[in-house]
Amino acid sequence: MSIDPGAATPLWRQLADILRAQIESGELPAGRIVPSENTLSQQHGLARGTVVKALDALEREGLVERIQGRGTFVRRDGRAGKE
Amino acid sequence: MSIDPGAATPLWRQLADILRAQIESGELPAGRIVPSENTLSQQHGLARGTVVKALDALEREGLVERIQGRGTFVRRDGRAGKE
DNA sequence: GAGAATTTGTACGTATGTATG
DNA sequence: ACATACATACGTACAAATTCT
Repeated sequence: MSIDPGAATPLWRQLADILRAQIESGELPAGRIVPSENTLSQQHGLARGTVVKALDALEREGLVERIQGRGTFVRRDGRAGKE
Repeated sequence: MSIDPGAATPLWRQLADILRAQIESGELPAGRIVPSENTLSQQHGLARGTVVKALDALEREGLVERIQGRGTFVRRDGRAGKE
């Protein structure tokens, strides 16, 4: 799975989808994760702002939790927030 | 009500709070509204990105609806989305 | 405790694309 | 064709919180 700049889907959503898939598949286990924003931006060739937007989306979905100074973590059941 | 750059509250949240208050007070009636992103950014002395973040927050709260090419509108009951 | 390094948070500015009127 | 308005994406800078040395 990788980013396709030519696709109709926005880049930030493509990244969010990739990370969501990795979480749901267990590749990114509950507890902690998601390489830092800088790492993600380098790995996928995206601006940091774009990475942030993807992570914000995942946080709103309740999949991850972002903590300033620490990092971004996968929530334990993958849906702790709501719904 | 105006923006205070020195406050602890982020600028985008201050703007969102101002707009929310205007909506709930009826100053911004249901139907249509919110001066354009450009207008808001000039009126409050904020970057457009900051205005967008405020409007995104209000949209997530279900207070407004943003339509590309048209504008940002106040939702009818002020809480149509969720909860 | 001091200081550096890391990581997320906020804010700015700019450019281009897409949709509407 | 043109103007307006939101959408996406880039790059930069500094602040704030945490962790490590």
